[in-house]
Amino acid sequence: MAKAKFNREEVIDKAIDLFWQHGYSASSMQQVVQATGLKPGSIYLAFENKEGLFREALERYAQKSIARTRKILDSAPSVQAGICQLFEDNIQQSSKEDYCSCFLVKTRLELAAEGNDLHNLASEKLEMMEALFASYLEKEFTPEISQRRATSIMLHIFGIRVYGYQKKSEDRMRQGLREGLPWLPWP
Amino acid sequence: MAKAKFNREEVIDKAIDLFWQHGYSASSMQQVVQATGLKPGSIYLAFENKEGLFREALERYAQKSIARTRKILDSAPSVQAGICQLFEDNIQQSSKEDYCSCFLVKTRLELAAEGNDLHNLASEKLEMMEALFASYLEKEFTPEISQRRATSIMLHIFGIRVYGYQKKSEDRMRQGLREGLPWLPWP
DNA sequence: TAATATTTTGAATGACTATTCAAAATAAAG
DNA sequence: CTTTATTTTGAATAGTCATTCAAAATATTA
Repeated sequence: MAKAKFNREEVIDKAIDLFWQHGYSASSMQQVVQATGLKPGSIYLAFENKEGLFREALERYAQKSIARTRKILDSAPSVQAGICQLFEDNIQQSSKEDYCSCFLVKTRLELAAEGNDLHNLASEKLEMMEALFASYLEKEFTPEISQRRATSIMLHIFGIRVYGYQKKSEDRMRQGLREGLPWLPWP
Repeated sequence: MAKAKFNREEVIDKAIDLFWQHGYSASSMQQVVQATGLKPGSIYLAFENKEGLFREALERYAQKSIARTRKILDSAPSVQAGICQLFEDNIQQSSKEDYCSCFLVKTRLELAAEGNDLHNLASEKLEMMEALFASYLEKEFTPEISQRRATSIMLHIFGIRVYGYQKKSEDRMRQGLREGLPWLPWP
């Protein structure tokens, strides 16, 4: 009954859904088996273990996130306008019923024990995001201002990722962002 | 060999340490038994179950947090100066080797599934913190500005609680806070 | 087609999970 | 001291966990 090798990306996408929502510890390989339709042996042959699958899920999520950020920043009328759009997008996400913050942020907090590889991977990707913002801002500002504002953006993104669980908080968040990021061209 | 009833607050403090560091799912009752020296039966008689113990731990953490915030805001030369002091304090915490963010924030993110009681409790306490900041700010600003700035403060606190895992980021965070909260009297 | 290399199967393993409860120990009340 | 109410004990329960592996099925190569 065995079939051709399964579609790796599809399986990783299912793993993203599961791990993102429930976190590492609260997700079981049994749930992975259910979600993917694969048997344990296949999963372990392909990903070695739970940590291996989680790593690939996290990496794929990060890669998609960064690609999407670049796309929005590149297609916006200005870097600043693109950043506004990213924030508005984050706010929209948070108003969904099944909001689950950001996979990278959740992993950074959940697996924060000393030297945990997955925590380190999440942190590395988050630092890449900040560097990305800084490099875009350097088109418009000095390196010093760009760095400072990139950090400020990250603080606000993290803020939204936690604040966003509050119900009916969209307008509050928009006001808070205007207050903290007055140099952006809010609508 | 049975002794007098154990010291409830001491036990809850041990539970705070454990749950705060590892989260709900990654903490086992076996670890609670080890950390407290109590036997399972005693714990279950006193707290009903893991969730009950976690709830009391979270409540005690929140109560201490709010009390500490009030104390700093009350004893500072001004509300604004007190807020600066709170941020500097958060930054100092984040530079410790065993930093674990904020128990309320971690719980809000970990247990975010629909209608989870512990998630709701954490959220409720975090919203109380924002209300607390707003009420203090109303001594100095209009209600509208106070609300907006209280939200901005919460966004920055959440930001620090996530950003703080980055090594050697203290000065970056200070710069980011200055950028986003220019109305505070930074040193 | 035959031989070899991959991949899937899925029950089994042993460790760990939260929780229970009757018995024993202690404290409190009479 | 005696009786009653609390509290502690700690082994036991039933379930779930991540992981393994020999056998079967399929794909690939010769």
